[in-house]
Amino acid sequence: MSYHFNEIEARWQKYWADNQTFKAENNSEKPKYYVLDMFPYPSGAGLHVGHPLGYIASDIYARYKRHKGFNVLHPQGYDSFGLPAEQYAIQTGQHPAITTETNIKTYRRQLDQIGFSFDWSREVRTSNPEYYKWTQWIFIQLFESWYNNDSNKAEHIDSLISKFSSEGNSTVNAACDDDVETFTAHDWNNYSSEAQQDILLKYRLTYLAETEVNWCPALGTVLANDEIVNGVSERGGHPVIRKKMTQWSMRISAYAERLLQGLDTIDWTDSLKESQRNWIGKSVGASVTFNVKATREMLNHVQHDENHDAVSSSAVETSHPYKIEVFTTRPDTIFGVSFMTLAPEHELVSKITTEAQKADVEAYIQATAKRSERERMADVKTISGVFTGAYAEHPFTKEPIPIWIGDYVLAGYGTGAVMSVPCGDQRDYDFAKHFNIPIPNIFEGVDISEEAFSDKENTVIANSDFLNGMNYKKATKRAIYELEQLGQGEGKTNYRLRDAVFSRQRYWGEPFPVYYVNGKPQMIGQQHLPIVLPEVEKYLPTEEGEPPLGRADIWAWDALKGELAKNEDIDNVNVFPLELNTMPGWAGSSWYFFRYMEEAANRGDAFASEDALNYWENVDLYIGGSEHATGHLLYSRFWVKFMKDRGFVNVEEPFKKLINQGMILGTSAFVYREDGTNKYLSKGLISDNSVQPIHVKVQYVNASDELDIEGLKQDGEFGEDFKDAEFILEDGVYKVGREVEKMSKSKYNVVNPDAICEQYGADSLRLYEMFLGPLEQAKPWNTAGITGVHGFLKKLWKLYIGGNGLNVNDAEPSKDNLKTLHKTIKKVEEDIESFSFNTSVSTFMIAVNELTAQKCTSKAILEPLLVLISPYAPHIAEELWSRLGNDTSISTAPFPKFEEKHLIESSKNYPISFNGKMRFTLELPLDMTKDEIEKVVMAHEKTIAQLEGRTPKKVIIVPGKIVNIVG
RNA sequence: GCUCAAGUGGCGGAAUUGGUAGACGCGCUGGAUUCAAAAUCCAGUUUCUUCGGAAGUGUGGGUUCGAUUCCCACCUUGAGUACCA
Repeated sequence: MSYHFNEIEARWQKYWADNQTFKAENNSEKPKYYVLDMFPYPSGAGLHVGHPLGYIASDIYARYKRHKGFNVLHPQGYDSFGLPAEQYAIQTGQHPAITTETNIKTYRRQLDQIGFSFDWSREVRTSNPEYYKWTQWIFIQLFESWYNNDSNKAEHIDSLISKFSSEGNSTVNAACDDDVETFTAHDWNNYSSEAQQDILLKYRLTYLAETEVNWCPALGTVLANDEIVNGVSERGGHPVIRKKMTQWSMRISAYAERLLQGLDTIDWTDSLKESQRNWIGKSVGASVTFNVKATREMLNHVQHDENHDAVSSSAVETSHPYKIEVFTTRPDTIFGVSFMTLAPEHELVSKITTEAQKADVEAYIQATAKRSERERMADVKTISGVFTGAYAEHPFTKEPIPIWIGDYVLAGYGTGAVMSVPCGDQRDYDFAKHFNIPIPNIFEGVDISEEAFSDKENTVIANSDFLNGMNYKKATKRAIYELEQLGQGEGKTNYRLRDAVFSRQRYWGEPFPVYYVNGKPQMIGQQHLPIVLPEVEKYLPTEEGEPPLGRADIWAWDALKGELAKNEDIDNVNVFPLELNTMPGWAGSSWYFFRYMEEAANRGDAFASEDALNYWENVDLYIGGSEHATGHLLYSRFWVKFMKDRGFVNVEEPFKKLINQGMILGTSAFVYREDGTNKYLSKGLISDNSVQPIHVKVQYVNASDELDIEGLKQDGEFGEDFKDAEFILEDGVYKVGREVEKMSKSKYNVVNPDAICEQYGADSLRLYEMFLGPLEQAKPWNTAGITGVHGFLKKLWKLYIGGNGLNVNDAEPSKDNLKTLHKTIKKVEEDIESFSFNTSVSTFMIAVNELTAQKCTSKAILEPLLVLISPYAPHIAEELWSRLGNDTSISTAPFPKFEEKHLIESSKNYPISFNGKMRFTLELPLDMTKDEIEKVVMAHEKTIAQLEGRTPKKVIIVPGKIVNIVG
C-alpha cells in the first residue's frame, strides 16, 4: 500500500469539517491562546504559493498549542472592501459585492485544500453590513469623544461640554486643533448651537478638516503618493494637482505618546518597533515665536484688511504685524540664528514678501509646486531658495534676521518654518554657504570653517550672552526660561505623527453614518445602524466631481422617521443629505480581531460579548507581512487604546507578539532570442551573440533548467509565438536562464498552490514552504525542490505501512530508537517555540532516516513521532494515527514529553585542533579527566605527526567539548 | 541621505551561551534494479592538492588558545523612509 495523498487529504479535510474539530470554546478549563493571521484581501487572481506562507506557520503554531493543552482560537476572514473590486466594477459594471463573493469562494476552496485548522464558525467579512455596522458604531463613538490630556485618556464629549459650560475652555487640557480660541463659561452658554458644534468639532477624536490632497481632475479622484509618477497619475498619465478638500480625520496624534510608550510592552521585532518609533517621530525642544519686522507695504496690507487709515512712519518701526512660530530641538543655539527659512507653501510668504522680491518668490513657489513631495525628498544635493525681502527680529538681540523660503523646509512638519542655525545644522550650513549668508560661530573652541557642528554631547556655548559657557542641557533649559519670560516661546514636544485622513472618494467601502444639517455633520442614531451602501448605476465619480455615492438616488436621511430617503425629498428640515465619502481600507481592519471572539451565530447585539472579550483578551500571536508596519499596525493600536479608554474592551494593545513573514519570490525563466531572428539559443550558447531575454512560463521548465519545448509550443496563450521558432540546443536540451524576481503574473513566475496540492499534496506543500528557509526571510520559490519533502513523506509512510499492511507492533524500543525520538522531541519543541520551522523539517528527515536504518517498528516510538509531525503534515499524521488504532483526531493528543535520560552518552568524539584548526577526531570516555585526556592525545601518532617535533606552548582542554593544541 | 535587515558550495539553507563550517534537501556524477522509462535503492559531491595535506563563511583589520558567531572600518544587496528643524 503506497501513500495516496489525494485520497487521504480529502478524507481528513472532510472529517475536520464534519466534526468541527477546530472549533474554539468560549468556556473552557484550558488556558486560552489566540493565533491570528492578517486576513487577506480576496483578489480575483486567487492565491499563489507566496500567500499561504504565514498561514502555514501560524497553523503549525496553533496545532502545536492544541497538543500542548491550550484552547486555541485560530480564525480567518476577509478584508473584503477595497480598490481592485471597485476598479473591476468600473470596467465591467459588475457589482463589487458579486465579484467579492466569487473571489471569496475561490479563496475558501484554496485555503481548505491546504488543511488549515481554522475555526470558520467565526468568519469575518469587512464588507458585510452586519460587520460594518460596528465599524460605523466605532466611528460614532470616536465622534462622541475627546482626549483629555489631564486624565490621559479619551472621554465622552459630555464631560467636555459640562466643563465648557461651567469653566469655559481655559482650564481644559485637550488634544485639539491649533486654532481654538479661549472662551469663558459665559461665552459658551451664549454661543449659538451651531457655534458650539463648530467648537466641539475641533476637539472630537474624529473631525472634519481641510486637508491638502493629490487631486486628479481627469480621474475625478484623490491619489496616494505612490500612484503618482513624475507629477502625473500612474494610470493614464493625467495631471495631478494639490487641492484642499474637507475630509474626515482621525485624531491619532492625541495618542502619539501612548503609542510610543506601548511599544515597550509588546513582543515585536526591534526593527518593527523602530519603524513605528520613527513614524511617531518624537522630538523634544521648544517652540519660539519670531516677530516679523514691519515694512510700510506690510502695514498697508494689514491696515487695508482691517479698514484702518494710512500708516504713520513710527508704526513702521515699532509694530509687528506678523509672527513666525518655529519648532526647534536646539533652543540652546538661538544666538546662532542668522536667517529663517519658511516652506514655500507657508501662509505668511505672500504677506511678507516685499515688492522687489515678489517676482522671484512667485517663480520659486511655482517651480516647487511642480515637484512632487517625493522628488523634493529624493533630491538632497540641489540647494535652492529665495529671499523674501522681509526680516524677523531676534527675540533677545533684536537684530534683524533675513527671512528666506526654501524647499528643504516642509510645510507638513512642525510649523513649516525653521530658525536656521548654520553653525549647528548641516542643512542650514549648506544653505548659508550657497547664498553667502553669515555663519556666526557660537561654539567654544570648535572649527566650523568646513562643516556644521551638531554634536550635542560636547557643546560649550559661546557668543551667546546669558548662555555663554553652558553645555547643551543647561543652555536649553535657560533659553526656554528666558523665552518664556519674554512670552516668545516655551518648551515643547513635537511629534511627526499626523492625524490620519479617514475619507475616501470611493464606492466600495463603509458608508459614514453621517448626515448634514446646514453643513454641520450629525451622527445617525446607533439604533439605525447599519447604514447600508446604496446601489449606484456606475462606480465612477459624478460629473460634478462628487464621489460615486453622489450617484445614488436614495441617499438622504429622514431624521424624523430615522430612515433613508430619496434625494429628491431633501428639504433640509426633516430630510438631509448624507455623507458621500466612504471609509478607508484600514477602518474595518482596525478592530476585526475582536469580532472573531464570538461565533457568528452568537454575535447578537454587540460587536462581541463582554464575556468573550474578557476571556480572549487580545491576540497572543499575530503573523503577517511587514508592509503593514506603520499603517494597519499603528491604526489598530490607536483604535484599541481608544476602545479601552471608553470601556468597550479591556486591553491596551491588540497584538502581544508579532512576526513578519518574508516574501516568497519567484524564480523567473528566460529563453534567449537572437536579435532579428526567430532563433532561440540555449543559455550556454549565448556568449558572443546579441540576444534578447524573454520570460517564459515557469511550468515548462524542469528541475535541471531544461525547457519543455513541445509544451511551450502548445501553450494556449503563447504557443503561437513560438510555433515556428527554432530552438538551438546544447547537449541535446534547451537550458533556460533563471533569475529571482518578485512573484507576479507579468513575470510568468507565479506558482499556484492548487497544482502543487494536486501533484504532491497539501502536506508536501506545507512542509516545503517551511523548509525553504527562515520564516522572516525573503526567499525564492523553486518547485523542483519539493521532491525532497515529498520523498520524505513517502519514507515516513513506508516506516509505518509495508506491502502487507501495518509495520508497527508492540516491540520494546531499542536504546537507539529512544535516542532518536527524544532528540527529535527536544529539537522540534525548541524550534517551534522559536519559530524556526525550517530546521524542524530537517529534524524530521533525520529522524525518519535514522528510524528506517534502525528498522524500528515499535509503537512506543512511532506513535509519539506522529504527534510531533502532525502540526506540519496533519493529513498523513491523522491517517497513520488512525491506522495505529486511534479513533479520535490526533489534533488534541498530548505533545510527547522529552526525557533527558535517553540522550546521556558515555563517550565523546573529541575534535583535536591545532592552533584552532580541527585536524582529527578521537573517541574518548566522557568521564575522563583533563590530565588523562591530555596524556592520550599527546601520545597519539597523529598528534606527533602534526607537531613535527615542536613542543606545544599550551594545551587547552574543555571536557566534553574540544581539545586545542597551541604551538 | 537616514534607519533596519542580510552577505556561507552550482542552488535553498544549517551551525541556539565563541568550540568538529557546509546538517537537511535540491541539482549534479557514478552504480544497482528495469527490455526501457518512471519510481526506488547505494556511493560520491566547498576549493586547491605533489594525495601527505592545505586554504576556506562579502573585504580589510582587531580581541581570543579558538571567530560564520564579538569589536572597528569598508563594500554589496534587500526593505522601509522623513532634507524632521
